[in-house]
Amino acid sequence: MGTQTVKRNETTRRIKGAATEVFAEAGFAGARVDEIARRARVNKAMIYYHIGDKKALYAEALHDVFRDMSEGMARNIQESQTAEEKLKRFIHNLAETMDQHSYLPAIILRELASGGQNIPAVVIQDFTNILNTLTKILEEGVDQGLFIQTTPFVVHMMVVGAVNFFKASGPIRSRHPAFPDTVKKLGTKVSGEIAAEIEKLILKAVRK
Amino acid sequence: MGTQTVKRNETTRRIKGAATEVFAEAGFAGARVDEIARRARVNKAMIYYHIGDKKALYAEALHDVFRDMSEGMARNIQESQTAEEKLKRFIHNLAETMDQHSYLPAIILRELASGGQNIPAVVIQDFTNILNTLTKILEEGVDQGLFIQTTPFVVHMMVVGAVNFFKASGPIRSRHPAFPDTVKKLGTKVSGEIAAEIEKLILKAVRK
Amino acid sequence: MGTQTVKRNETTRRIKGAATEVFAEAGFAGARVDEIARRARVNKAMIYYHIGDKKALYAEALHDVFRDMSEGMARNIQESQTAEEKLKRFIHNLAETMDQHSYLPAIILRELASGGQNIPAVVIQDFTNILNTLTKILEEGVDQGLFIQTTPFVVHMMVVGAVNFFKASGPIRSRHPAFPDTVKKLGTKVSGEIAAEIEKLILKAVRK
Amino acid sequence: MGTQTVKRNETTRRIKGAATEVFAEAGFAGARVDEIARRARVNKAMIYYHIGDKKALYAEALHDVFRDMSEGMARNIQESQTAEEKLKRFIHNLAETMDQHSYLPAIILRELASGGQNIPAVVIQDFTNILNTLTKILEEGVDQGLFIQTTPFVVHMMVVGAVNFFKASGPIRSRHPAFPDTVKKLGTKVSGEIAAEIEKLILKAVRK
DNA sequence: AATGAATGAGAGTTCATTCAT
DNA sequence: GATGAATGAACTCTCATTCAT
Repeated sequence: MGTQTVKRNETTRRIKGAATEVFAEAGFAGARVDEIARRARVNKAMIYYHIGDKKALYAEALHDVFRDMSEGMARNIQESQTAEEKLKRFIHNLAETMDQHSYLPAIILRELASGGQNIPAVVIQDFTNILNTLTKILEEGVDQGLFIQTTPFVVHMMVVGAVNFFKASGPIRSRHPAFPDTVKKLGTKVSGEIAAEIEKLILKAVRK
Repeated sequence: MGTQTVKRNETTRRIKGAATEVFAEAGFAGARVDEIARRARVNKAMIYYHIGDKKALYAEALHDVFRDMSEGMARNIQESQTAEEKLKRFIHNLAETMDQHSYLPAIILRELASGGQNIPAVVIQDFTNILNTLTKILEEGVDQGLFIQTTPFVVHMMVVGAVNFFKASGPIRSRHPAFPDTVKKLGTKVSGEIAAEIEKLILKAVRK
Repeated sequence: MGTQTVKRNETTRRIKGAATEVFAEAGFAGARVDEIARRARVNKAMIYYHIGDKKALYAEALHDVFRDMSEGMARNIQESQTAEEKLKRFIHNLAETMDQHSYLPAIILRELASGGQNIPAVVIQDFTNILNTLTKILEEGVDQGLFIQTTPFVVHMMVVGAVNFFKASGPIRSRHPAFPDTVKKLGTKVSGEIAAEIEKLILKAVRK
Repeated sequence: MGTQTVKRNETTRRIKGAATEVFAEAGFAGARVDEIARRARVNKAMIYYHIGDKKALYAEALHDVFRDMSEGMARNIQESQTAEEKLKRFIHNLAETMDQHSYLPAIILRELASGGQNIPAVVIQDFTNILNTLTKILEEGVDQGLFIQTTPFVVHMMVVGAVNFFKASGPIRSRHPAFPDTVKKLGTKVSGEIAAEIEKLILKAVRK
């Protein structure tokens, strides 16, 4: 039975992994169940046996991914003391997450674009958790006399928007000659220099 | 013959309008040619007769949309003098464009998500034009001793990312109870207060 | 437009005809939409275009068939005077209908077997109409002092059961050597001698 | 080893029982092997191990059922003396069998409807045995000067048709409001009053 | 230009059957 | 004997595209 369970876990893991990839590349409607099965090296019927139909598969894959993200984020922030330090951590953690799971920006963008029609409630929770984390940091900063008064949600949009747009625009930037060299030189990694620049700008914007 | 041409124009206009709507709502793969024909009140075969296949239709619709956008942007910026004034204009113009053509954010997000596979080169040009506009404003500001040194592309991502994320997240925010009231009160319009907040933050970030 | 309509009618007619055949042979679950399309010499998608899904197709086919049956029955009975004459007509008309539409017994048997799960209400009406017709004949006979008191529904089951069982058992009888020659000689036609025998027995049973 | 055999018997018995149920409800094509396994509380692969594929399972189930039926019938008839008494026994025995094994009418109807494609030869034998039993009774009656000359097969169809139609139509009658109350009051049991009515009519029909 | 009908290539899903343990 | 997992061939239904009129 132990073996069975291992096998099952291994199979569902492969399925969800492949699903995440394909959904990120093609979106829900564009994704093909055949393609997911192919990449998971699994018979297509196994997807229905282990998980369910395409919608259920999408929900499962999203949930896995965003749970990881919000949990990692929360864990990371707690380690620092000052609001400024926390804000920096927030930005860098976000950037690193997106570099490590490079399919995430595409999924996020697509879900926003479709008005979140396919997002399970549980994933929305993950989003608001992240938003709340940032909001608290900013309020803390205000209380400590370090930050100016802002609309936290707008700051959130700036940070998250910048990171995701940067990541998601990578392929276009590198493929199209129309983009200037200064842009091309930036590469596709967001953690590191880009995150540092975002950090610099955001901190300058909110600091008293 | 004049009548014919008028009729033709009217028909293609209706088709492209409907296509823009449907593509914005459902994405390329999710859009149905039948649905586009229905909304355009046109026989499905007419789409193929006047415009071509689904891909061609998508390209046409995108082109119309982004040409308008970049033209409007360019026209607007030139009117102001100082770099700071121009930067404000840039932000507000972008916000207004997105409010007026509310399908744009969804399309932009989706195209980014798919690595711009369907974007015609001409549209990429429109994008880089906008980027260049902002870059020049920022350089101008530096030259005039008003702005600090920044990576213009990152500033661009912050502005464009914030505006588009704000707009695109509207439906999710208003639908889901998980979002706090302070967020819900922001509404779905980006021009006006939201744009003012973005302007405030961006200017504070880049100002010397 | 006249031509279009003719074409449409012709196509839907062929589809329903083929559907009736295939459903009669294989039942709802056993019928294949591909097979129906093949026999109707029609592209499979046309079935969905003109009529709808498999269930809708089944309902349509059944309705066509049973409406014809009950209408023909009612029309035929009215022409005769005495209860005895009407009862004879009833039996013979039933027999002839089943000979002319030889797929009917199979469909009736199958629907009974499945508890009428797929029968549209409208078809049930057709059934009760026929039952009422027979009931009235028997009551009339009692009133006129010609028939004994009976349970009309049981008489109905005997007549309808006999005719349908005879017809439906035709293929088995002629295929299997185990049936005695006296049975094989009866053939597969129910109108004619078989109906006459049923008539003889039923009349002897109910006559005073 | 004895235990093994008992276990085996128990398992195959459960499988066949479940199969009979499911085939009666849904027919061959509509029946799901998964469902049969579920109802038999048995792993699906066990069905293949113990019995064979779906067709073999169907044949086995049918055979069990009809062997019981024909054996019980034969046993019962022999006990009586006069042709009239035997004919009564025949009818009542048939009715009781159908009440006790209420899945039988559905199976019989379906097999007739499909032209007996799945009936094993051995089951056909059972059928003809029953038919021969009735035929002999009727001939005996003629020889003894009690019955008129009839076509025994037609009498057979009347009896068997009436009983099976009555039983099989039970669910439809009780479910649909279109049936008159006099019909609804008859209930779903065929042995007892309904059988008595059939007996009365058949005897009146064949008696000299 | 316009229309309704037609086509064919998939897409998602189900299911009988088999395998490995 | 028994189990959960796996397989592959259908099957229903959809959709972009084209045809005939």
